[in-house]
Amino acid sequence: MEGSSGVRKGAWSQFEDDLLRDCVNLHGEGKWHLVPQRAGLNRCRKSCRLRWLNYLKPNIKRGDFNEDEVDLMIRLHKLLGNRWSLIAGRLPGRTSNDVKNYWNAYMRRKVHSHNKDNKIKKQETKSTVKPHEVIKPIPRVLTKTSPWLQRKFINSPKVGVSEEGATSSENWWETLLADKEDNAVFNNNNNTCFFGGVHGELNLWNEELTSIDFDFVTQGELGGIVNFQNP
DNA sequence: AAGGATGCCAACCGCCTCAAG
DNA sequence: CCTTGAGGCGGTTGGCATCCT
Repeated sequence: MEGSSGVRKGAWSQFEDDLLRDCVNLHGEGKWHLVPQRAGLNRCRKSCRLRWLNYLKPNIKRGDFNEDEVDLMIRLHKLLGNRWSLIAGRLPGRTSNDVKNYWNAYMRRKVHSHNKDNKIKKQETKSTVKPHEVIKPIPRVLTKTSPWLQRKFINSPKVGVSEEGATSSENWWETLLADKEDNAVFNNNNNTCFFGGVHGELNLWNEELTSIDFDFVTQGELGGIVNFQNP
């Protein structure tokens, strides 16, 4: 099976897997454009990268998602939307493809069962169903004097541990979404939202965002305006 | 038992971002 | 600044397995 450009497509053979694994073990991840040549594979760079990330990479977890993983996935999806790579990043051993596939299957099942339920409910009473609300990261502008920027965590790249030590990297997910609704103040006029802290300071999704890897934040997910690097 | 329907998963495609020249 | 190419992402598809009628 070959594409128009002469590169092989379709399912990977055991032999190809071995070649790719050896190549990555030898040269490391990255430089995917060199991988087909190095490994002696008649595959495009993207295909090699995908095969490695989704299948060959060590520590990839196979099999069903457990209850905790599903719960976390649902919470993260509510927070992030279809940002599969970000969600997968918080599910050790799971790939974005896994998460995406699982979610699609999960949603199909949900819709299916929902339709079933609806048929039954319709016979009983008229029900109003709220569509699933996805909370997406919202761009915001922070001034230099913003209290949020004054906080200590600005200088620490890993912010799983807050000043008060209330949120650790181990249990950050336990509080995910726990109090956002309570403290959220949305401003629909300029697409900003803030979250009030205990002492009245701007806590800006304290539990959630400070728990999510900061490279996520600095990559512009919150507007790309905030620079967390030291000058 | 047969064949159509459905589910699942690996892989592909097209687009976007970013850095280098 | 513009162009180009690599890396990365999310959406979609194809094919195999399983289930259902």
